[in-house]
Amino acid sequence: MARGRSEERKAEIVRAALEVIAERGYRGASLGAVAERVGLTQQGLLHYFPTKEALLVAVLEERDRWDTSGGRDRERWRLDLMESLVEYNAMRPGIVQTFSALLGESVTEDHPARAFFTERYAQVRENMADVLSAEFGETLPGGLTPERAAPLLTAVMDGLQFQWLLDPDAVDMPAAFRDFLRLLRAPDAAGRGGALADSGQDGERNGRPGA
Amino acid sequence: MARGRSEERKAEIVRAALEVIAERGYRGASLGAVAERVGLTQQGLLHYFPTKEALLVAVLEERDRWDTSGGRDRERWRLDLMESLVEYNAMRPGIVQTFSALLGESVTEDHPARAFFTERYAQVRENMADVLSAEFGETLPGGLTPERAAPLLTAVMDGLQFQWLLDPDAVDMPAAFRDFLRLLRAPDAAGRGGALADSGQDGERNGRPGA
DNA sequence: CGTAACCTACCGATCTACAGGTAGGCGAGT
DNA sequence: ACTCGCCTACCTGTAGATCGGTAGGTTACG
Repeated sequence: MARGRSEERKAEIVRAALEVIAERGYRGASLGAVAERVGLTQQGLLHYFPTKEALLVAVLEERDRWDTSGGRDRERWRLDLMESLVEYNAMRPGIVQTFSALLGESVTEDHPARAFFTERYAQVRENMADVLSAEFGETLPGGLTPERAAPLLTAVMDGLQFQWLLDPDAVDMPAAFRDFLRLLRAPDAAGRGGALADSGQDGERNGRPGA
Repeated sequence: MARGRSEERKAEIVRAALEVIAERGYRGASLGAVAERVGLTQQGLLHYFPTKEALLVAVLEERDRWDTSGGRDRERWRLDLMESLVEYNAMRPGIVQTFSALLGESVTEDHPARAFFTERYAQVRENMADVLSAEFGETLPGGLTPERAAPLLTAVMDGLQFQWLLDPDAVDMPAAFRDFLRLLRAPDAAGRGGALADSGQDGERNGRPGA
């Protein structure tokens, strides 16, 4: 019966770590603060994760689990699923904040999350390219290819997250993301006719309440 | 002759601070490390900037100076100037890294740079909207308005910076940015004909050397 | 049954390292 | 003489990590 008890506790700690990192970043997050949240002392926490970095690794693995839902899963995403993902994210500022903070820190020298993000983005770009090519074939507006549009799609998601985190009232993240998709779906008169791009657009309210 | 000597030293310190922040972020940057770089002790540095936060403020002001070149300057930018800006940035990874790291940290609670970035992005979005509307009028591909495209343009710039910092060989930031502009300039068959969008495209090499 | 051996889950004390900041002083230029 | 530029000395706080221990729970076995 003691079996799995430890794993459970670890998961609890990881959850707390996510919170603390969201609030203070990785460098600013102290083991003591995390420990306190689960009713442990700092030393008690170190019993489960021998170093601070080990805890971070667990946090990153946790993300891989629910975000890419199983890593490089073979089932391909579709653009409308990404729309849902953005909407989902918009309801979980905490999670978004955690990983935006980590992303920001990771560009720093010798940051323990750097390799993780580098590899992750390479993989995300590939996924995005697959999604785009499944949706549009090889021809996108402006003469772009899926491979060239992939970094843009990725960039928009991340960039919007920062703007949204800084001022949620000024940026309607899901709406803005849909706007970007509209850009991709817009039939391009100069190139060729949109391959299989439909034009079934949803009724859209404006995405700029503030400012 | 001692006049201005102090200001000069301060500028030197701010430059060093930019470097250190790029390497370790704001939280990870120690006054001692900055001081060492200009041949001072930590306390010597505190003579010029009484607190760490004061130094950060100076760093942020410095950015406002050369990036928006004088703050909310009346002279409007144009899209091709932003293209140049991105190219310019691509040659200065240090600066980009500094402010990407700060941006990432700033979404954290009680971060001293948070207000700065919040206000800054509101202003940038406005500028972007102005630029877009000067370039395209009120009609963009996909039925977007300048106000709705502005957050996207901003997001793309930031998002690309992160991807590029993490793996400069995998992402050709300037080329990717031009790709996005192409998306904006692509004549939209569904909407109206592109307002004043020319279609003079530059010869473009592909922007994905790695992966 | 009982007890020795061992493991898990922690906590208290303590070490080392910086970190930011204060107080006061000293030398040099004006 | 006085201020400016900078340093030495020092204080306080905090962080990650190690060490040693304790309490409770098995398991092995005589």
